[in-house]
Amino acid sequence: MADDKKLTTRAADFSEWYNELVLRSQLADYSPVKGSMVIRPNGYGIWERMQRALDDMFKATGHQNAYFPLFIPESFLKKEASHVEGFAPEVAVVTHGGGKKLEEPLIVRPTSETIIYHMFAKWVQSYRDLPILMNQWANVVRWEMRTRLFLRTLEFLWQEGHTAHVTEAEAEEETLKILGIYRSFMDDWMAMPVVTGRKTDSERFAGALRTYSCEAMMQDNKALQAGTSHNLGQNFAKAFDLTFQTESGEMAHAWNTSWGVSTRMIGGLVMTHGDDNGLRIPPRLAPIEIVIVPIWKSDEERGRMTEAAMALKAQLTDWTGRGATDRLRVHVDARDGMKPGAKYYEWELRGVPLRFELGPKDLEKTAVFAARRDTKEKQSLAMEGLPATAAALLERIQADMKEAARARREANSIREPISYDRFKEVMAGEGAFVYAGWNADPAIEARVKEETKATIRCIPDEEFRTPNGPTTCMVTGEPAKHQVIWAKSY
RNA sequence: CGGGGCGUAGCUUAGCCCGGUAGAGCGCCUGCUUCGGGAGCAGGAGGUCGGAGGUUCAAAUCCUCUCGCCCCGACCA
Repeated sequence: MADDKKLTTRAADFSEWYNELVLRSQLADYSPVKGSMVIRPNGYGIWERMQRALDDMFKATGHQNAYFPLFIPESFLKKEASHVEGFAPEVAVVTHGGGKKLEEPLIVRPTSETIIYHMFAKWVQSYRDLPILMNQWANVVRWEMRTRLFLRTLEFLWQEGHTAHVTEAEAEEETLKILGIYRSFMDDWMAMPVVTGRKTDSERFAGALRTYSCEAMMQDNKALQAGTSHNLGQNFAKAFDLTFQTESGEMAHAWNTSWGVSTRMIGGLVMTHGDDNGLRIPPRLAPIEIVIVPIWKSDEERGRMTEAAMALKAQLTDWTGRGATDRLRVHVDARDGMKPGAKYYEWELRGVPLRFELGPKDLEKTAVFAARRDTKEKQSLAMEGLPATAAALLERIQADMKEAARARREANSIREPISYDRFKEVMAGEGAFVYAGWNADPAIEARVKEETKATIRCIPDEEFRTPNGPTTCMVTGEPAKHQVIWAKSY
């Protein structure tokens, strides 16, 4: 109900809560084309901060940005067998242009491996041309049947990294390095702790040797795959003749990796941190970190308080304690005709991490009244040294949000031995991340999916595994080959 | 593509069964009074009732067709 003052609660209907929150906090809106969406400034502002943080990390590890075109010859997709199979059903095809039927249809990229490795093949002759470490920020199109705002839309924004290496070991190292970058971004910027691990064959990217992913737990205990990193082996190099001459003079195929994160992460942010009052944005990703609400009664007071609020904003934004380019991001809400309380609710809905209320009483005390979005805690803060106090508080909020999310995930994870019967009950009910043994048989994986809708999210990396974990397969009782995480997922 | 809902003002909708001048709440505009947790009063703007056809003196309402959207399942970041 768009004009009810309260959101549908998470407990009442998680899915409805999510939709209302996204629409009402103005992160996004439905577009006239079914399954596609408009990302509004509130949402795009978060994406821009995500981009900046990730882009810095890619650059710091030697990657360069480039841009490859949206249209790809249809024949390219068909060159790598498993890749076609994986993507064919969801590819949009352009058959006409300039009023004429095209000789060869063009596909709208669902991902750019084919065009990129085609071009790499043109650019690489020698081992001296390697590695190539490239990234692009782009939109891609996948014709999904079932769509959700941010989580699955026909078109979405992402970055896709593509690299080419001399050796398999180097490609594997790159794949894992990026997985680590994704993980630290999600942990430290999104305050969304993730489990990293390797995908099973059935969940592997079409055309990859190995796929690794970051898996986050949403508040309905379902998993969200938030980022993937693939070791492509020589599959694409062989399909696109990406060869080079080695130091010893022989010809060899390059080893490739590809990796991506998308605007889907914004959906993850919502479902990790949102509450029944709206969004909660971790400070490092918040386009606005602090909103100042001046409070007045008379017109005279209004002028005085607005002026004081602007002065306070200047005090905060002039501060260079976080570095000259990383200023506090502050907004003053001086709108007239709206009561302070109404403003509080609105900024809470929009997820701004910190609110400063500034009225005559505060001014007398040379203080502001501060309210945290995450915990709702309130306290008076002295103007003296306020920028540093605020910055410290924001860091505290960031850390607390991450820890709260991590604690919630662990509280909803099952690491004790579990019977398959009990597992079915859990998946039919509240859901969980279930750490269990698996005999590595794809048929068992398929059967569990069929019977419970849960899938193996990943074979978790060492540090996430349950120590002295299960040694037998949850379903068959046979010796386990892997410890895996089962969960329902988005 | 199957199943289920729904299209009436920017949003949420009443009216439809039983045809007879299209209503409300919220939002928006103007003014006054308000303003430390979702303001009050007064005035005002805004609708070819998703579209096409039909029945009828008369259609939001009945009939036929059509388009679109949302939700639930099979595929996926």
